[in-house]
Amino acid sequence: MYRTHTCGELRLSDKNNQATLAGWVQTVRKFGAITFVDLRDRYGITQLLFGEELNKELEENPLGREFVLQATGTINERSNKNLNIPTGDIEIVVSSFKILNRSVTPPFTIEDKTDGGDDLRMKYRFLDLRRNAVKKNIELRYAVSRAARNYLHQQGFMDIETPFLIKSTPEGARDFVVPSRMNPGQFYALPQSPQTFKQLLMVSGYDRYYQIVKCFRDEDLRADRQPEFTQIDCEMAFVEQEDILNMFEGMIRSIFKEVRGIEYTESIQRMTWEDAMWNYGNDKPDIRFAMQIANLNFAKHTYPNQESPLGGTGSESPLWGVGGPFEKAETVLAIAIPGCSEYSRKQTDELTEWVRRPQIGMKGLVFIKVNADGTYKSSVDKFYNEEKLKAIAEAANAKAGDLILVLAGAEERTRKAISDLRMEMATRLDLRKDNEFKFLWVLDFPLFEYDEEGNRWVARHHPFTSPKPSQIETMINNNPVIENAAEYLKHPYASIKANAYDMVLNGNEIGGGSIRIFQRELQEKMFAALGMNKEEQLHKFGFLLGSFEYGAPPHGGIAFGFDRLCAILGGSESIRDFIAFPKNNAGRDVMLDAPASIDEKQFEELQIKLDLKK
RNA sequence: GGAUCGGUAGUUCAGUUGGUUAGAAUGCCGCCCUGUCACGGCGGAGGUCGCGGGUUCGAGUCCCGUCCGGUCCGCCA
Repeated sequence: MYRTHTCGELRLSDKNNQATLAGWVQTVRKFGAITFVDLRDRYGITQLLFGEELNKELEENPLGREFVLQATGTINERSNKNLNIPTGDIEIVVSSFKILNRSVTPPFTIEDKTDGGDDLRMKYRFLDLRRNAVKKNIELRYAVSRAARNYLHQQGFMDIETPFLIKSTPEGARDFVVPSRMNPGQFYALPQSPQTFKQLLMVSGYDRYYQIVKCFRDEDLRADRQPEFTQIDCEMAFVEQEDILNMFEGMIRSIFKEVRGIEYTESIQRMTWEDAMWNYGNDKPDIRFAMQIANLNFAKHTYPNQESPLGGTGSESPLWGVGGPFEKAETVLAIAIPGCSEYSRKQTDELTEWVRRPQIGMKGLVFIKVNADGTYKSSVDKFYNEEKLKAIAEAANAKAGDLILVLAGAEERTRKAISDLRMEMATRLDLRKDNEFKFLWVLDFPLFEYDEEGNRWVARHHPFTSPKPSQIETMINNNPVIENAAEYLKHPYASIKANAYDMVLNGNEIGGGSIRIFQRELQEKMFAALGMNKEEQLHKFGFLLGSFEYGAPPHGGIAFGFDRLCAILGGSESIRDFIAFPKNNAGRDVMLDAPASIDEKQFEELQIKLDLKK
């Protein structure tokens, strides 16, 4: 037997008993005749005391950091207690020990605040995982997984595995592909999600399915994006949107309660996609703070049902038709930053530089300071009198002491820029608190987006998403073909809304799903709208279309980004900290040094010859 | 595909306008120390300044290229 206890469990109540511990040497503190050793395992740290006798033995066989040590002795009450650790009242007075394995000096310190850089820690991830800070995240991940499984099991969901080696369907993201030796020249694709399989399971009658499952997308990475990532993937039959929203609000509440002890009792806000874009410039708004957008001017064709708070749009506006910096701008958006009217020239210049960065790409930034006495001071004083500035301030809902920031330009870019600026200012004003959680359902996404480059419709969510029931007729009765690309917004398809929903938490999309199409005719119409002819449809999705003819039930589902959910629960921006063995920015595993080339023999077996372009 | 920041001791970093032997902290090694827990004291070793080329009397420092890493835009149904 290697151990009788773990390094985290002994307490004063165990005093005078014998114990054998095994673990890693965290530190060695030598004092002439006696030596203290902190022994660490997954459960904690226990201090070992080596007396005079054993100390000689230690001098012949010195211990180093990360040696694997087994030690037996008596549990002793410490004369000097350490209040910082749970085992701090006791120590083991060692009577015998054995070095189970030695260690070379690790390249960085195995401490909460390590001296190792990111790259090095990734290369030696097996050591990094020993650190408490990382272990905590991995434990949190397991807790989230357990909480999700508990909830879904209680609700009657079945965990059913779906295959990883499937067929490539070049819609949406790029597939990772795997060559088949037994079928030379042919390739499997790794699933971007188990989408079609879970729908087939609904056809098969497994009316509540879930899986915590790896998905693969061969796209460029970010701090919150990995080429292989994990989803909590769910599907239900005989449900409407409302059923899904309720079921998975329940799951999220359950996870927050079990993992963080947070009772989230308030009802989860709902917002249409259009309102989100209109008020926040973004389809995943962070609603922990207000700072809503004032749409002073906007592209009327994009928001046909909206009106500027100033009345009129474009040249019709009483404000813009008079010359000045906004006269020719399609879109003019403003936000009021609370309490920042005292910003110095240096600070406003710095903000202007910020919006001019290529990532934001705006030409400039207009300021209007609403002074404490209610007067205005702006960077556009020579164009707009007090009355007009006041109108803008009222439209932006600004109070005395606020700083109004105005961006102008083309609709899409300006809206994205003001959204980025809103988030940036909130970060600077510390309005995005780690310990505050605001959930939001975003509903009624457009079913289609128009790809101007490819001159075709693409599915905004995915091609299996159903339109709002009231718009099925619109979809079936209209020809998707667009004669004049510039006029696509006038096409009936542009206004079709989907039965799709995203769950947003603090500005992050943590889950998304839809009610699916379950009739062959409508699914064929959808494929056709996306530019797929009958032959392609059968080749790529014949199995699904066929299944719909054998009694497919109405169904829908949702998938949560598991890694991201864990990161948010752990108060981190980066999902890498919550993945045991993550990839780097370039999709490489720096520990394995993968991907790598393969043996000539493997190429031969696959009957593949490399001929790299460039 | 693009932008941007970084690469100097095992590690994290500093390094002035281009100028003598490239520094600090920590880690490592040795000696001393019976109550430490960020132990302490004394001493020591440790560098192809990512790589290649250029400018210069002289390059860690300036220029060009390249490799590696971070962040972002495009992309991610």
